[in-house]
Parts: sequence; structure tokens; C-alpha cells
Amino acid sequence: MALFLSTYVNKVDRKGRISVPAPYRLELAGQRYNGIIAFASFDEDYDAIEACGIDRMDALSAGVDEFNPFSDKNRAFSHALFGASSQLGFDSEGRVMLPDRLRNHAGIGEHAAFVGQGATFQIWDPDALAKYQETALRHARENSADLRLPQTQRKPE
Amino acid sequence: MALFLSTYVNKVDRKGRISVPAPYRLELAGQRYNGIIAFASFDEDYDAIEACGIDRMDALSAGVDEFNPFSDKNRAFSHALFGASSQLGFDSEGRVMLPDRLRNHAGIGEHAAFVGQGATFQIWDPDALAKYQETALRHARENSADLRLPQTQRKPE
DNA sequence: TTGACGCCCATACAGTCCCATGGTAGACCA
DNA sequence: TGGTCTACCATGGGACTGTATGGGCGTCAA
Repeated sequence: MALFLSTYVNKVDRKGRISVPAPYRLELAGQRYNGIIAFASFDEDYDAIEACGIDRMDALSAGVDEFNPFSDKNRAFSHALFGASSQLGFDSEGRVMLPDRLRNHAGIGEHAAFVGQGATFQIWDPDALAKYQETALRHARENSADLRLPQTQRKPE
Repeated sequence: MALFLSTYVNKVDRKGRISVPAPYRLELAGQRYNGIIAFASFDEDYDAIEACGIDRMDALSAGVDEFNPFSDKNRAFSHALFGASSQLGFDSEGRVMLPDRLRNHAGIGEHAAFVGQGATFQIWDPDALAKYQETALRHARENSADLRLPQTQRKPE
């Protein structure tokens, strides 16, 4: 499974194209669709674009199928995930075109930040990202005890 | 699983490169990414860089995936861990480039100290490390029954 | 026709590769 | 035991390549 790490800020050119960072493309290589899947984040706290490879969507699809196929949950997820998502194919240089709908949702102008999230990544307006990162870091610090991170215990206080 | 021990002080050259100690590289050999993953330490008591191999991040990603993907904690940790980390690939000599962001965070100038932490390691400004070790040692004496001492320090500079 | 999109080529620069050097510690030999 | 040799490692620097970015052109569809 792909692992997306780090943050890269790239430029949106006047055609609306943007390079997907090379390390991300490397993680996506070999999947059955040569591009990314993007959809508006569900999160109420911020407006970003969620993105991943098609493999992840396949896995999500399998997950949704575990609900009763005619249940409200199934419907809701199907709409939110599959109906609202866009397939963005790579051009020969590894760029994608951000649909206006998503671009507006995230408030992305001349630059966009690709933010690794492990199995997925997000695309942000860099300023909005900077603001959110402060709260995220605070959150992470406050809850660091909860994190099952074999590595991060260093002080027996 | 890798085991990082001892402390090594190496030089940052004018291109910003630094050799990762050979014993550490040996521990990392055979992982699917030929380099290290680095991120700013969460700890509020000091500013160091945390680092590990990609295997560790894979494991963390799997762990995070077990949480509700839409919870606040998950979000915060994903940003703090995956978004804020950097993939630093080895050059053919086993060196990596420290991103300015991390270098500034840790206050690293001409030299940097690699400090083994068992399954991970840290990268410090040598002076900051020496200061921290003093307080760590004091703590150790006060709580000698249960404190886990920082690893072997070979060069106390 | 016009506009959107995909494909191709050009360019600058950062990052990577490659080779050289000096020091050091351990191996080897007498 | 003392001395030498050798292999490994950290470090430096020049050359080159990949990546991000920009722009032109053709194609397809409304």
C-alpha cells in the first residue's frame, strides 16, 4: 500500500495544471489507473481536497459494501465518496488539472500544498494549511500519550 | 526491526549534506526506501529531529488506519506525523540533505549529533544535546529507580 | 469556430551521482 | 609487541540528470 509523506508546495500554472510531487507519483506507480482520485474533504473543520490512488478507492468500496447495500449509510458514503470524487489523470509530465469545483472548495490560488497523510494525501491552500497545522500540532501534543507509538515514549516523568 | 545505538557527531557540508553513521545505515539496509524519514520532535522540552526508517512509518500508518479515519485525533496525528515528515534519501555515499525547516527547528549549524533511541534515532545540535543531557542526568539521579537513561554518549564534547 | 484538454518540447535549477582525498581503526606480519 | 598495511568511512567538489514549470500545437467536441 502506498505511503504518502511530507509536504510539497507546487504551483498551479495558468492552464490550471499542477505537478503531483514525484515521490507521490512513485508511490502510485503500477496502480491500474494512472492518476489520482480527488474529492472534497468531509471534515467540518477545514476545506481541503482529499486524494489517493485508485487502489485506495477500491479498498473503500469494499468497506462500504460491508454495510447493507440499501442502508442509509451505504447510500451516504457512496454519494460522498464515489459520486463526488474526480479522477485526475496524469499528463506526460506527471501533472493533473484541478477541477474548479475542488479548487474553489479548498480556496487554492497560485500555489497548492500536497500533504501526506499516510495512506492518502490532501491538497491545501498553503495559507489555510499553515493555520490548521498549528492546531494539529497542539492536538497531537496534547494527545501524544494516546498515540500507540512505540517510539515516542521518551520521558518517564 | 532496526536498533539504533550510540551517538555520532558528523559535519554538515556547505551543500547541506550530512553522513548518516554507517552503523545506522546498516540497520536500515534492505528497507523498501533507501533513506530515512525525519520530522520535528513533538516534545516541548527540546527541539530535536526524530528519524527512523520507512518500515517504522509503514507500521505507524497501519496503526493510524485502525482509528476512525474521520476523528480529530486521527487528523491531527496524520498531519503531525505524515504531513510534517520529510523523506531524506541517501546519496551514493550514505549522506542525506537536511531540509532547512528541520535544520532550523533543531538549531543545527555546522555539526549534528545522531543519537540512537533504540527503534529510532534523533538528530541534535551538539550543544543543545549536551545541555539536555545534563538535565537528563539530573533527572536520572533523582529518579534513578525507574529512569531509562539516554543512550551511550561516546563523545561528550 | 472556439474552447478545453492532451501531447510534445524547452528551460532552469535543485538534487543526485560520481570520483577523489584524508583520516582512522583494525588486521596482519615479523 | 611493535610497526605497517589495508579497508572503511566521513568529507569535498565537479558534472550531470530529474523535476517542476512554461508554452506551442493538434485534436475533439459543442
